[in-house]
Amino acid sequence: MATIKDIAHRLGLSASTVSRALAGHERIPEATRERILQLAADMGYVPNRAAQSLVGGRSSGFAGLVLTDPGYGREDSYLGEYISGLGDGLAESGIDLFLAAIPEGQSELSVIKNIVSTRRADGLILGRTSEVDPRVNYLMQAGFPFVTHGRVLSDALPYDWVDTDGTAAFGEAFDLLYALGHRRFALLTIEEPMTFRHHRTEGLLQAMERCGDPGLSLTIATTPRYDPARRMAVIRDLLMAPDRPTAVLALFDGLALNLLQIAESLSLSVPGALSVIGFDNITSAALARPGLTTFDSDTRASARATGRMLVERLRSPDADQQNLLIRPKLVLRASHGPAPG
Amino acid sequence: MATIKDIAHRLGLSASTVSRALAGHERIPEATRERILQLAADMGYVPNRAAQSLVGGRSSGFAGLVLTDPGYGREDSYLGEYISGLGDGLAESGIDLFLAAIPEGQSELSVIKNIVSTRRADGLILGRTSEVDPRVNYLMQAGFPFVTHGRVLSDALPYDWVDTDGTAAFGEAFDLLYALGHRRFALLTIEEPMTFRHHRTEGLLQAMERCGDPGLSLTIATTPRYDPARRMAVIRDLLMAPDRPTAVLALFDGLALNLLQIAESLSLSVPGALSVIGFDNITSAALARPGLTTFDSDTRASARATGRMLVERLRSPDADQQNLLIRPKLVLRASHGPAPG
DNA sequence: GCGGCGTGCGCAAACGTTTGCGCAACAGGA
DNA sequence: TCCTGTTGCGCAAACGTTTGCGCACGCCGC
Repeated sequence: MATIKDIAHRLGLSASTVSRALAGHERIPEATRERILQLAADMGYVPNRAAQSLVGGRSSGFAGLVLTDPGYGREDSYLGEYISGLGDGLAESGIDLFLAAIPEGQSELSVIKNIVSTRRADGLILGRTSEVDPRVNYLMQAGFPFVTHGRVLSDALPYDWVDTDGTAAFGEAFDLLYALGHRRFALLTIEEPMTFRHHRTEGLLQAMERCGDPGLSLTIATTPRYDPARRMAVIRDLLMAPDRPTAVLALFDGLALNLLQIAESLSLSVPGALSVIGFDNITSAALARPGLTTFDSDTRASARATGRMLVERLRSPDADQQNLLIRPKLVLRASHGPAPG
Repeated sequence: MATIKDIAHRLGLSASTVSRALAGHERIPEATRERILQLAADMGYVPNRAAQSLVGGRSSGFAGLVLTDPGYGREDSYLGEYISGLGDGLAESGIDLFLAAIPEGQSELSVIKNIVSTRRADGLILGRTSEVDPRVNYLMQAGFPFVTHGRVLSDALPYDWVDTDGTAAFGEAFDLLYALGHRRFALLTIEEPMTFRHHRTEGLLQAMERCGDPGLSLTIATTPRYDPARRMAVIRDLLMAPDRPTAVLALFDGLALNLLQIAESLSLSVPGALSVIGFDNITSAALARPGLTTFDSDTRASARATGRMLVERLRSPDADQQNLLIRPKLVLRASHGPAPG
């Protein structure tokens, strides 16, 4: 492997000059710079990251992604797509992606702290943001570059994020179902205070308020996270209630699919007796019977955007925050229809 | 961050001694070693990888995974599970996973060569092995540590791999279907010479030969990779042939699902007129109608094993090769049944 | 002719670790 | 007493890069 010294030697210069030329410093005349760049390219010079990293604790050349809980993305293609997208977004700038798993008995935050203090990565990507996220707080206070996919609730925090517009989506879903005659609504949601839960819920509530129809009703069914049996029980209760809703918005496709399953077991026709709309458009949504109407948030594209955003942040640490709110597209399938009766 | 020097200073020793003690060298008395280890733990010492990496080109602390073609794992949860599993297997030993995407216009092999020469990773993990795999040849000749998930065809090459036993599985599938009265078989396969194709095919052929029934027939339908339309056409031709098979083994679930879809469009009842068995047990397999009978290869577990195997290889570079052949479990669902007639 | 300034570049230290070489002290054998 | 070996440890170089400091030279203005 060619080093800076090799280049310097071949050109009769010193390593310092070569280093400065490559870094685009001033006080190096353009002509010299040209020669150096040319030779560097010819010799296939690629800087030794370890050395760079050693000198200033800078530039490991890695962006880090901490793999959260084991179950995350396991059921569908989410994680795979997300990672591919991130890889794309970063690769364009020669940054590699590094994944940290959480060892037994450690917390995600401790893993993050470790990465920050050892500088194993130049920047981090955070997924699954919750309304109040200690990771975001820590990283901001540490002044460590990061981008989140999803937001925290407080708009006051200036950091970079990419998110999908769940508010708009759930508003759109409501409007669609309302126009189809539905009046008794349910929201199938989760216990955890994830920010996306907040925004999607808000979207639905706001749309209902905008609508102003006094005949509207809304049931909120909250399912636990780690207990599939209880989750199913909650859904069953919802569907067997006397004032059963005719339209259900599920916080994400996994829930919607569960609901479809139970509806079938109860011989509840979808969309005849019940309309269901999900969110995410996971692979299985298309395969379900009936095909699930849902929102496509194009995981891959937003992951790519996230990667690129981090690249820009690393390039200019003091630039203003960047935020990108992606409007998901409604995918009309067969799980929604006119209200019964 | 505490450094070796800090420890040395506090103990009135030199950095050399501390380094040797931590590395478990001989000629450092046990008592001294104890003291050093103790203090290192107290101070929360963690070695600076960049420095380690710099000195000998050794130990970047990363295992590399090259993300192959963009479509890989996109349709299902495979990549996500695989990565989670790998992360687990590696995290136990404090090794992080580094993902390299393939930049536009570069080949996977060139990316690998780059990693090897820059030592960005200590070892590599290879997926999607083909019968003759240039990556394996290159890495063996370069003497670079790696583990493959899947094998190459030649048994003569001493390297570490984890694989699922497709031969046994397809034999088992045949036996099951034969016992159900099926005689006209088809194998739905792909053009690419992946090693798993070879083994699964062999499994079927061997089982047929073992069986020895002269009334057996086998059609092999080969589908192209990048052309969904032609893939569908091939499957359609298979199902519309006059001597249509009554039992189809699909090389993997994706193909089986395609087949299910076409069977439905042809009003061919599954499993009434046609039995189908897949391989992999992707999430969608359970959701398909009818539920797809398939083999579960526990991606996550084999990925974890792969990670651990690489860890051991890195620890003892000269140990004998390790190979692990995992027997996938048959998941009985509703896509198979007695032969018609 | 001199002071001052800008330009182009090199010297050397520093980052944290590993490792070959070697030194001092001591033990054991003859 | 001297020689030889062993034990316990330190010195210093090396890995490749960045960067503060400063030197030498030429030019300009006075």
